[in-house]
Amino acid sequence: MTRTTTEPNFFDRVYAVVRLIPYGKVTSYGAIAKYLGAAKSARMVGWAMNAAHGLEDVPAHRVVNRIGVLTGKHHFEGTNLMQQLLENEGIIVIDHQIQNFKTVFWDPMREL
DNA sequence: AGTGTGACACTGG
DNA sequence: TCCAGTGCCACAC
Repeated sequence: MTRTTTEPNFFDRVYAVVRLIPYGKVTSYGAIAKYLGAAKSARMVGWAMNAAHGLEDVPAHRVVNRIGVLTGKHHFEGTNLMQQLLENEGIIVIDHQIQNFKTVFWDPMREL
């Protein structure tokens, strides 16, 4: 890997993990960041999602913060689009807050 | 080359 | 227990 400066290796890793999120499950930015070895860069994961926002293979709606709040829903097209997608997968979301978050939480570190 | 920013996470009061 | 402030790394300008 020549690791060219214009090659978002880190972002690509994020997309890979998000893409692995099973149906009806969600994860947190910190979990992904930690899995990538940069737990302190959880914010960077969010930024990566910002770029992934235009990619269909990256279900960003399955990624929320550690408390299970759809913080990034504001970045989606609609206002309740993210919530609709999650509810469509069987995840209950009330007021941007995922119910039974721990139940639907998918830890890449544990699963992978 | 340096500065600013960001969809978070953690600690302290 | 809850609220607020700080730290952090990587990308974009």
